[in-house]
Amino acid sequence: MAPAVLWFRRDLRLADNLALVAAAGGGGGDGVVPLFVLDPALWRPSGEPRRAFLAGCLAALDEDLGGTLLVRRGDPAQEVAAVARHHSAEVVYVGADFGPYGRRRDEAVGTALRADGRRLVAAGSPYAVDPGTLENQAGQPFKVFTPFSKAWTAQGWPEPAPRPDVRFVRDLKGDVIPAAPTTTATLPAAGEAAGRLVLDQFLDAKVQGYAEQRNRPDVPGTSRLSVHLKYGTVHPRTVLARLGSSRGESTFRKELCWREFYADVLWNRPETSRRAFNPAMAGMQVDEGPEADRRFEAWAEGRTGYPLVDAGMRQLQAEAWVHNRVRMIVASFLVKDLHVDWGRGARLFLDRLVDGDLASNHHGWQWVAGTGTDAAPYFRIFNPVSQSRKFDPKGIYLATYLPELAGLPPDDRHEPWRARAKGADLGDYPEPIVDHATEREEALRRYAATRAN
DNA sequence: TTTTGAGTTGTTCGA
DNA sequence: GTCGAACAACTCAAA
Repeated sequence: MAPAVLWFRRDLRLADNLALVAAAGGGGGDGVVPLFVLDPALWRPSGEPRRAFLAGCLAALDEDLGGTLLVRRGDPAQEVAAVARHHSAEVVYVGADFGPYGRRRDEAVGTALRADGRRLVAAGSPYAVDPGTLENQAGQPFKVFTPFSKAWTAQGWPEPAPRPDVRFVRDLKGDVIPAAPTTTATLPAAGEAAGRLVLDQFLDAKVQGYAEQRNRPDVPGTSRLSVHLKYGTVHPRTVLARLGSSRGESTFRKELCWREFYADVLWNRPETSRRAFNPAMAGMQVDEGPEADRRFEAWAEGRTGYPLVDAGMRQLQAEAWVHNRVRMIVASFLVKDLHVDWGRGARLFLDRLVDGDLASNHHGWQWVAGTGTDAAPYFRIFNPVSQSRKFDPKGIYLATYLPELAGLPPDDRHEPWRARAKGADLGDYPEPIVDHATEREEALRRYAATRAN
């Protein structure tokens, strides 16, 4: 008998891993060959935080596998086929990938394997309910979150799968596990054990207050699980099995459902990673050219003169992560105050975030921009000052990321231009690059013009 | 087929 | 300071 190959992608764990369970059952009696392929199409000179986290996950996985993880660098179709051929493995097991690139890649790998008389078998996915599974009574994909969430809950999901007892084998020489690229951001600990710890801490200390605390960037009230869900060091099934029915737990379950909703939307409409989900909104007037570029740069560097926006963008640089509410606020500012196309902001987020996920990121941006599913009403425009006062009342988050403002009395941090007018020294902290009230009116005008067409 | 109810996350204004 | 209404109309989902 021949061993089975288990090709890891974004499921870098051994617990609750359906592809591993399937590999153990199919040929795994003769061992499982754990493989990871460094795909040059994904391992590019950008997205340093994500690559650094991935490198950490691979090192941790290799350790959990007793040093047997086989890493190969190259085209997945060639590398996977070569490894399967070497081991005479009939089947290569994977967790399904539902992203636009992953679909094409897996198609090519499956073709290469079949040409060799072998098969690519998908078992499980990064989701509790696979994208493309749920449809409304008309047989169509859902376009609105709430009906989707009802169907999602009704569909249910299996209990977490126990880790099977298999022998991992490796006799091929591979490439070394890549070193983490240098990044100035302080990143979370990588790997399955780190993910389990984050989940334990969330359930022990934070989930009961989650419904209220999750909106507060000044307190650690969110789960911090996004990066682990992205790389599969924690599976949502594992999380869902541990959630009860309290208010905080129900609120968090809904957030997990949003992740699955957006994955489903992207599966059904893969072109929406580049284009508006709602074509009627694609014609919105956006600013381009040197002045728009300067404003985009100021936004990206955290130098807009609006403290909550700048604090968010500097948190992005410092930690490769931003609190969810602040993500909405900085996104709203770029799209509605600076009138820049949502795609530019979405791409920058994906490049800089350690938890950057195409479906959640781009559809979150589309929601803010009003081009997506359940689009925000056009008149819903975040006021960066009132959001700051409401969700960071003592200016603690502002002071953490904006040292120029840390010396101000807490209340003055929300509107530093007032403190400066009174003579306070803010160093080189900029004046607001635009006037929010003016740009809000401009955004409303553009939405009205789009609707009229 | 037609109808009905509903739709993540907000802001402003005026009483 | 607090509260409710207005902001517009459209699409989706389901009965």
